[in-house]
Amino acid sequence: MIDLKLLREDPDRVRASQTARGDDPALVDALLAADEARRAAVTRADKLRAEQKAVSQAVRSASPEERPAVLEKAKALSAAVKAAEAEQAEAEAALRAAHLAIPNVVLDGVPPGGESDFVVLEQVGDVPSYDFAVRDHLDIGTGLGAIDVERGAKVSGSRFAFLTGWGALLELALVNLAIAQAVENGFTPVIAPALVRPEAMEGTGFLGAHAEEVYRLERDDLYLVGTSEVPLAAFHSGEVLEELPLRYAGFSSCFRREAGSHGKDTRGIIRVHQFDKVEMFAYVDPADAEKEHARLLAMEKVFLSLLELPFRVIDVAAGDLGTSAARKYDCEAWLPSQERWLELTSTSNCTDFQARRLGIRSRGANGLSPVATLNGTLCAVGRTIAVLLEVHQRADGSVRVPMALRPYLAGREVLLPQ
RNA sequence: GGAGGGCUCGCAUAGUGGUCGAGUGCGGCGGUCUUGAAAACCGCUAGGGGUGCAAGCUCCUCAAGGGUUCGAAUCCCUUGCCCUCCGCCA
Repeated sequence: MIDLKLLREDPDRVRASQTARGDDPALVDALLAADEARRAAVTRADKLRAEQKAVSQAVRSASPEERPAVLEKAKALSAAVKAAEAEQAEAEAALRAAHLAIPNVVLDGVPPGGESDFVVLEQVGDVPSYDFAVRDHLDIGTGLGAIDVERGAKVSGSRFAFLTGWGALLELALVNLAIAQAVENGFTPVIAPALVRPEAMEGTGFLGAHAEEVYRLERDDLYLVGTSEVPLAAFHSGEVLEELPLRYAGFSSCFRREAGSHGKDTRGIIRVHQFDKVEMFAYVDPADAEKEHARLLAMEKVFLSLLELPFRVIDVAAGDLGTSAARKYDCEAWLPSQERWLELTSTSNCTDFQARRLGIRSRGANGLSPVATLNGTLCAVGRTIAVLLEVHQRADGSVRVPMALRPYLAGREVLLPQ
């Protein structure tokens, strides 16, 4: 939720943000109107409540003769209060709806426009070339006995896969490497629940535009998380944080319905319904948010560099940001089989938007105020394995293990086909 | 799955229809005293909303939501969470 104070003081800034995102700036005026209507309703109801309280008190001290008259008046006021409160509730619900309709205000410098309007900030490493016909990760992975999509489909349906042998070991190695890096940098490792209650899902903003992406267990009214950002953000919901920053690295499975992506990335394990991920999450003072964002991005770059993967960093355009994000950087690694860049990690600065909704505050000079939250992928395991296999493949179908990963694979330097 | 018990101001508790947004203890903060510290003593110690330049005034919040009543922390209903016992599974 955006800051209503900012909205009142500088509605043009919010309108500009809407325009940059390709969203309707008229929603801003709808919100302003709803805000005013609510305040009017609150004032009316407050006045009546105050009067009612006074008359109710008077009932006690009234003499037997005046009592019936006072009681009469109290009853009338009681009814009036009830009506005013109903109006207030209505106005509050309308405000909430209008409030939720507006995504976070984008930061200065975010490129306006849609998915293709991103700006490339830098490229790390050269696009590799091969003196043999490259194979895609599924061919290589199948050859290594590392990936089994056929049985994945048999057991669970399309977009599911088994990681077997080296595939399973690679996952554990990647996760261990990521967690080790996170711990070294002061992040608290967390194993988070993958099932969460509606409030957690809602509070993190995933039931808005992303609602179709989310698995829901209707019988139990629980949701399967699409990223551990959800439990990590909800972790401190409703709390006053005495110490900032707080940094967590959550490891969990992630579930995505991939509704509307039929036919996209259907081969292999680039886009599946279930994968594991190590996700960074930080709670910081809003003044430090941009600095922290750079820090998370740096963590991602180090990790990809350790895997010896060439990648580029893009500044995602306003229209392609999530509801909660004010700015987002993606790291895209080179995918040799398709000769294109593929998003491997992503880090978002949600400023105080998410924290406001989740009620996460800290003590400042002028009382309590929402903190800033940021999230970033350290390692999305499935995709990372896919890219790793492709980039480090050799002509004979074997795969070179990057140096940093070897300690986590019992010193293994090369994975050989079976 | 069955049977009970609970949820109050950071923590522990008091409070069973009206001056209770709420007492006490602990903790925390500030002060007096002290060479310093401790002890003792004194004071302060929720959050949110409305209105106002401000001081202030005012409303809401005793797990959440509904209900009864002129009036609810207190009575009723629903939900959530926690705990105990039994059963079951690991």
